[in-house]
Amino acid sequence: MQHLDRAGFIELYPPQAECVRMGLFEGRNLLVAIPTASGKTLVAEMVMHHHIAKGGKCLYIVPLKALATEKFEEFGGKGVRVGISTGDFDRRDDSLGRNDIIVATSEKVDSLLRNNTHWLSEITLLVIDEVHLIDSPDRGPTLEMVIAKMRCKNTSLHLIALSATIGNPQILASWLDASLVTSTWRPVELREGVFCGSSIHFRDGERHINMVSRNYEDLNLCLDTIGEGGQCLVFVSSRRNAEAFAKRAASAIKSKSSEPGNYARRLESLAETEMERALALYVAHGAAFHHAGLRREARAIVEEGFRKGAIKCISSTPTLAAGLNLPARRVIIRDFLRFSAGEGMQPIPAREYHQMAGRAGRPHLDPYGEAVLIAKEEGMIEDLFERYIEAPPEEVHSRSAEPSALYTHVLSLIASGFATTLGELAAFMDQTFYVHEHRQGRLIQRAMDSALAFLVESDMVVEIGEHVGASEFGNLVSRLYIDPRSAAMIVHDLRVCPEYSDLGLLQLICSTPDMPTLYVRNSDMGTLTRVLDERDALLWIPPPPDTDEAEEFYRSLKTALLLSDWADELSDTKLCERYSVGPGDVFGMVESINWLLHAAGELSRLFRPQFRTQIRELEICMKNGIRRELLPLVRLRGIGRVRARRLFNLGITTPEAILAAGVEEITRILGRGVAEQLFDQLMPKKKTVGGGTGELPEAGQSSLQQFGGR
DNA sequence: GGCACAGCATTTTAGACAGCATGTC
DNA sequence: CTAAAATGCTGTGCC
Repeated sequence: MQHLDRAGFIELYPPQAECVRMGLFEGRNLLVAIPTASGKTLVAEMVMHHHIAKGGKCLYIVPLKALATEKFEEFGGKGVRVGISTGDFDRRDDSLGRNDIIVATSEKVDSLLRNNTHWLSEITLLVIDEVHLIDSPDRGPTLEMVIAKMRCKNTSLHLIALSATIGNPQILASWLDASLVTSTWRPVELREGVFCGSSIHFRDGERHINMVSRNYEDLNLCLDTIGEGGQCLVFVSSRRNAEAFAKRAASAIKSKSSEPGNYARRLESLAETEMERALALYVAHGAAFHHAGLRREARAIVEEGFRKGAIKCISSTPTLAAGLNLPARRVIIRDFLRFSAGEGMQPIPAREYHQMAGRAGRPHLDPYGEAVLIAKEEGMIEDLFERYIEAPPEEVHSRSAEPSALYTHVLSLIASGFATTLGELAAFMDQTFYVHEHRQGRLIQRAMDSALAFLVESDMVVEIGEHVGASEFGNLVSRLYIDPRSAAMIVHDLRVCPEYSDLGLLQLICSTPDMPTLYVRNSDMGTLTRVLDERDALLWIPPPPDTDEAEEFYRSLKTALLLSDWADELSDTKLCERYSVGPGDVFGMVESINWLLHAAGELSRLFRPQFRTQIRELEICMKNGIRRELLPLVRLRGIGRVRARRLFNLGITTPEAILAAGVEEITRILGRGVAEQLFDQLMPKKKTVGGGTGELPEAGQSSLQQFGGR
């Protein structure tokens, strides 16, 4: 890795040197729009170290949790204190501020801003990675607001924005008051071409490929690279395609070395579904697939196996396109069409192609990188060249005028004190990229008015003349970081429904715009209508008479049923089979419902306190994947869903019963270490004589009220 | 009557941010 | 109001 030299900056890549020339160290804001893998991270690192040396503090914003982890590890261990803050990890907010560099996702920063995190005003340098994502319809507005809020909070903030190459960098740069650095330079030569027939067509010639497999052209492309001693990344459009390709590749590679064995074994021992066992099998042969149905551990093993060279080929959905830095000698973009709801098969954007193609060629390891598209017929070759390889980079535009984006951001601006009057609200919006782009923001003004009207009507915001302020409800919603529309839905049904039901609450939350829902298959309808019939009394939302809305209704119902089964201790294997999803999907669903269940619990405190305890209980059940009967047991440290179930089935259903059973019995069931830990908890310090039903220390009190506290 | 299979109809389709408070097998 | 591929279904032909 290159390093900053006292005497000057030797061995900088040309775009990096350009950044220095443009005033990187003089506090100039910079928009660095250069290709993937051309050294953006080092630019950020150099300027961060510069700030730290002057006593400054840096915030590094990334779009993905996986990216946050990667950067956190990359920045650490160089004499600086690095912290990470995402929905997954949090180094306790106050101590987080003690770090020199904090890596966080954009949503997390927004959340920290809403919760008045004091150290945010100490930030002197803001680095925004992948700033072109400001163009993303669902998450772009958040990034835009975070940038605007941070600049509003600290007017002398130094800003470094890193971006893929984009078509209109000037306007983004001028919004950021930044100088622009662009370049097409890459550290490894990148050759881009289209495969057709039996050769790859480049602009300056052709490259013949040995056709080993008659039936599968794409496989030949892959085997060619492996035969040459390289690795191959294949991007496809669906999970099924990814799995099918890996299967074919595995049988074709027939890896001779036993190198992948270790990874295959690790995957095998993790496997709980057919899909995961298949993966382990393919990996044993040096091939793998990668998609979001896999749990994170499995994905991590695949990534590591590839990085270490044991896995020769990964076929992947877009999971790998945007996320980690995982370069390969040859990248095959096999499917350039992808299904999009309501629009059929759509060509992927050129930027996404470039992102995938940019993965080709590992610096210092590969002699070159090759990105290959596949054409079905000769006539398509030219089209693919024009559409992708030679396509000008796409422009980015603000998405903040999307009405659905503004509910949460208008509320947040009012609740966190960025605006106390309508005038201040408008003035703040004038600082957004949207208004910068459009001069006057008629569209955004209209969207804001309707968002504000909604917030006032649902009692989250109070409007008195020119003044606006958030109610207690509004403040809570802003801090919980949920969509105000979700909050309004939850509160409405919480108030209206006659009596509490787990399934009803899950159904309600799953109907919320914050909750991702499962796809409803035709074959699911039988089960769903039966549930509708049999458990009708438990549901909070009736089926819509209108068939247009029916799909959404059934999607949320199906999702609620999955989560209900999860909390009914159905095994991962069964769950995945019944709902035809992967373990990774289940994890994602559970993660989302836990977040929203927590929010629902907080909201119930304000609007239906009688439900509070039951919601808290469901939250704990959902977190652990357990039935209510195990609640007293999982409260103990060292007891999770498995151990609690084992104890319960042996008749030991409470902490009192554990004491009564005695150390020997528990040791027999759970092993020595766990048993000792349990009795330490239940009998602090002094030994209770005789065990039995004697009174318990407070920690052991088992009753439902312990979950209802506060 | 039972089975194999051609040919047509139907089904299905990527990803991943957020709260809270720390420890499962 | 899009497309490709896998799966499901029906009907035919054969033994």
